[in-house]
Amino acid sequence: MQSLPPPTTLKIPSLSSNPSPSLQFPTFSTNRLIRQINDGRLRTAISTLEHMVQHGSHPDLQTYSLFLKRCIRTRSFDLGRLVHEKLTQSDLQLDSVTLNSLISLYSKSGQWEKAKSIFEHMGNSRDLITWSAMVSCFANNKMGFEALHTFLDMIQNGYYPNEYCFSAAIRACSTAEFASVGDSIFGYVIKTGYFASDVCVGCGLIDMFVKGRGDLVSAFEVFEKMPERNAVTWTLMITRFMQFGYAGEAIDVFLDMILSGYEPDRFTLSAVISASAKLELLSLGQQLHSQAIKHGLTLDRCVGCCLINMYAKCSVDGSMSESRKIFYQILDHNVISWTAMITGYVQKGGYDKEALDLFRGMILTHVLPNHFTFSSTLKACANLADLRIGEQVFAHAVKLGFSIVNCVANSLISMYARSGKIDDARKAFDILFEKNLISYNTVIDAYSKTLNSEEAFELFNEIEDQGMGASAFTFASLLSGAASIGTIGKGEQIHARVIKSGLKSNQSICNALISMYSKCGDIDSAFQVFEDMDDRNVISWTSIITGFAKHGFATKALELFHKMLEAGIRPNEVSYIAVLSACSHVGLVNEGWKHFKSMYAEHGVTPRMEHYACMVDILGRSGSLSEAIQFINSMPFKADALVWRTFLGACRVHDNLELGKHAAKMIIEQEPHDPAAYILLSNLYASTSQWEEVANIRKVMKQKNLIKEAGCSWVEIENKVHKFYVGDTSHSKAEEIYDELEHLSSKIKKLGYVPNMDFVLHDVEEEQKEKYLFQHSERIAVAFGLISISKSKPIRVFKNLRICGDCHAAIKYISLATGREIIVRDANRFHHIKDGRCSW
DNA sequence: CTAGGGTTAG
Repeated sequence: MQSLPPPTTLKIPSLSSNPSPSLQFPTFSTNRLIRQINDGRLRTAISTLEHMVQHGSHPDLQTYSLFLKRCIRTRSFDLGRLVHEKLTQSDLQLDSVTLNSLISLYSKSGQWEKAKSIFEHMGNSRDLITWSAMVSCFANNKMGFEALHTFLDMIQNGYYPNEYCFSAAIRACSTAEFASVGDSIFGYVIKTGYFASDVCVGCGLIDMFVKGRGDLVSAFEVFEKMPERNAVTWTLMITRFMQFGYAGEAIDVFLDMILSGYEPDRFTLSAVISASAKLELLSLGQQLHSQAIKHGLTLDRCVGCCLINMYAKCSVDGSMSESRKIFYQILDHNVISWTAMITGYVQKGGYDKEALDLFRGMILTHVLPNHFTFSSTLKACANLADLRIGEQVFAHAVKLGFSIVNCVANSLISMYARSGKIDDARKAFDILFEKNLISYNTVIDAYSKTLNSEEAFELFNEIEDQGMGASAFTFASLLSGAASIGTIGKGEQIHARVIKSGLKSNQSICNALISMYSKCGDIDSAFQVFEDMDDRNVISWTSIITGFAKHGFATKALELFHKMLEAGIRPNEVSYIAVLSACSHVGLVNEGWKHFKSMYAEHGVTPRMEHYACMVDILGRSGSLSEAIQFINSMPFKADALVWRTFLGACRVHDNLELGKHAAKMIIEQEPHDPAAYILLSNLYASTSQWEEVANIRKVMKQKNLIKEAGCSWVEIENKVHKFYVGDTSHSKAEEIYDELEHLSSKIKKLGYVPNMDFVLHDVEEEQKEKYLFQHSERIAVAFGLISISKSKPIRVFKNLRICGDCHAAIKYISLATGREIIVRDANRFHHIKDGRCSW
């Protein structure tokens, strides 16, 4: 039996017994290094490596190679670069395996130049993997041409591409430019059988169709024909559907995936949670949340971001507590997770202060914001109307170089526009080097809202000149601008461009067209658009109902409301304002009550101030002033000025000075600086000839420096808007206009018109009064319309305030005397006046 | 040596 070796041989050699420690030390360290690499403790491994190198000993090439691969796999590129550095310092002769790893490292970290230089130095030692890695590198760095060139070069050098090369080459064809090359390669992979045998090739093909051509149909076909799929393939399809706006399809594919027995992972859940956020499917989102919990992914940053977004968009209670909870569970925050929470706050509405606090918190923790962050934060400043903070935030963006990124600059433009600083908005727009469609739309919308249709239209032309292609948003802004001024000529022009652009079936554009035609006085065309629509939503129905109600066709409005209910469309708050005002216009007290009572009971719409005002109008107009007062007193909240103004209007119609005075006081109490209330009270006194009281009110107004909004009327002739004030003589054709007025005056008096001096609110001589009446802006506009518009067309006049009662009567006579149709839009409604009669 | 992620302005 062999005896045991003497114990001394097992002794670890001491430094003193071994003069060359480096011979012993490295093996020991290399093993430790390998263990650290395999355990994924890469930072510790780097220290070990550095320590070894410092002692003049390098691990072997296999260990270096292992280290590199591990760095690539864990996407620790900066560590990978350190390993490369140490490798260069060693005397090791690099083999192709290591060099291939280095190409891959630089390919993935975006340093394609370095990868290329390694590739070029390799010369004859290149193998199939080297070529594949290089093709892949160019493809990853969006250099399709170079990738395909290398691919062909490889074939010419006698290599047969394998599945790796093919998937890289296919990825290189993911731009429209290389679509036909892609088709050839597609044919090639089918012939060689790689399509059937490799899932990565299939994934490449899916992206070739999606990214290169936006062709989701072909992509899905490829997906369905793949003989073999795994969780990554499923997730890719789900993600692409989601990213290209097909959230519903994404969810369908996900359900299929689950039914087919595949396990979703963080990527899958992220995509589907985003889809449920987009479609506002809270219960699906919640189910996915519990899936995430089941898979232990609640702390995952990526899933967390999607959940934050989903709860911000979908939670019904209006609170951000769910999103906030998720946010604080994430431990390793980065820009994206901070931004997701900031954006959630901003989109939810009402949390702009919290968003700004979070932005500050992010800066304090030294996380650098990106363009998304700035965009949302600026929006928060815009919501708070805080230009000072907004400009500070923007200055920060300038410092970090994000100020020229579109979404940041566009947020700045929007902030200025929404704060009424249209000139600053324009300046920010003008200095923006590369404007995109949203930049244009933002400024166009601002101009449309401030009734500057000239500028809006000019920018719209610029969009078309640059071949940018206006979007539904552009048209909707332009149309609402045209609607506010009532320029039907402009509106029709825009309609023509809508048709030319191929967007004529777009729902929001059609809705905007309905309101444009309706507000420009052409209810027939509005109805035409409505009837031609394939797909109507609650806004389409509400727009046309509002149109008919405002034009005095209440029966038609109510009929359409019933049709809407039959069509299964749920009415909203605005629908009920239209319905109730229709009832009030035709004096349908009972029907009004019926709708008011059923709006909440049957359709869950809680009446708000406007609805109460409509009811007050219904009751007041029918003469039940005391019932109206009772109704006001029974309201669940304090009646505001709108309600009292409505009531005051009824008091005026029914000549009830006492209740009217009470109403006026209530208005002035709530809006002490609104001149309109004083004017109403003054009118009430004037109509009962209490001139002393009228003078008193004027005096108070003067003391408070309240200036009544000047009444003005306008009419559009050949796309140009002509605006008139009372007694206006500034128009170039003023002489002709006044001749026409004179002429009309004598003509209608013969037909029986008697001027009603109640509407002259000055205490002046009767003859003088008549002259005032004839110089009201609406009458001047009508006269100008008569001499400028061809006889076959109706005259459409617009007034910023309510039409004067005497003018209303006079215009009825004018329509009789001239045989013309005159449509007047005042602050409240449309008057279709024809053959001496008004639609009201 | 190959395939899938999150946040964005009107």
